[in-house]
Amino acid sequence: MNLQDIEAFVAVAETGSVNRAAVRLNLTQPATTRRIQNFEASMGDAPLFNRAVKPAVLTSLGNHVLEHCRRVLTAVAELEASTTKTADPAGDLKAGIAHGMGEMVLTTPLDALRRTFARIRLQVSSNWTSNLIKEVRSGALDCAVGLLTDAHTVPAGLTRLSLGADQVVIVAASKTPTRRSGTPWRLRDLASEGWLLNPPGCGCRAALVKAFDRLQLPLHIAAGSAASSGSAPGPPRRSPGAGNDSAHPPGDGKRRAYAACCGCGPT
DNA sequence: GGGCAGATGCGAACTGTTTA
DNA sequence: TAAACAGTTCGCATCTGCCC
Repeated sequence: MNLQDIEAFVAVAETGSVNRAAVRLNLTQPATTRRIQNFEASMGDAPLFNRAVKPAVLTSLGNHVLEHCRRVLTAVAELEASTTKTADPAGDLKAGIAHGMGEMVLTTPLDALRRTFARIRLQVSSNWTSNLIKEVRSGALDCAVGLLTDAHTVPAGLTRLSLGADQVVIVAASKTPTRRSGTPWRLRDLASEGWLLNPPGCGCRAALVKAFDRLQLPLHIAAGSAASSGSAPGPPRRSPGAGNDSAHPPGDGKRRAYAACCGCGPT
């Protein structure tokens, strides 16, 4: 019996899946399976999981052992903390960055983090914010920097820290009448426009719909931009034709508005 | 019957021990 | 001290069996 086997057992029990446990442990599924097998063998081949069902579930003995294992891991963590209390944080830090935030996060803040905590090994990946939240929840990531709108929810158990606010820029065709200098645009002014939005599920889209609903204004959707692979919406097209959907080809004289969004992902 | 999660076979890499 | 060997752990590829 060793600590790694115990960690694997607890990970499988807590995630309910060997695959998810493997992600949390930074191992492959076969390696995780073998750790569980080793652990069961060290317990005298005691059946800790009922494998007759899929996914496997803990047996009553497994539940009993799980409580002991958690106490063991807690004790080990306390022991480690007692010896490293005065030292800088060290080890692997798996961080996720929302699509579109790379330039903002991967330069100065990350350099500062590396300089401040030299013993931390950073592993950075990029994804949609909603997927990042899932990965943090599953343990695949330690933390993530994302774009959250009012339409996003952060699951219980996760800590949310606001780093700042960003503006969603609405781009309209040049033929849209201009406002007098200094007079701000209001959503009411754009209610008659046709909107080009990311597909349903996009956080910015949901927030816009919510804002229109609040004002009891109609939202005319001219077209939704094509999503990338999967259900996650892609960022706004930056091709020369961006903002021009097939329903209203360039130069047709019809006014249109465009809500830009990059990185928030499905809610 | 297909999809998916878990189990297994096999080889590679790493680590610890033994011996010259 | 260095080479040889054994044991351990891992990942890739593939198989098995459950669930929908």
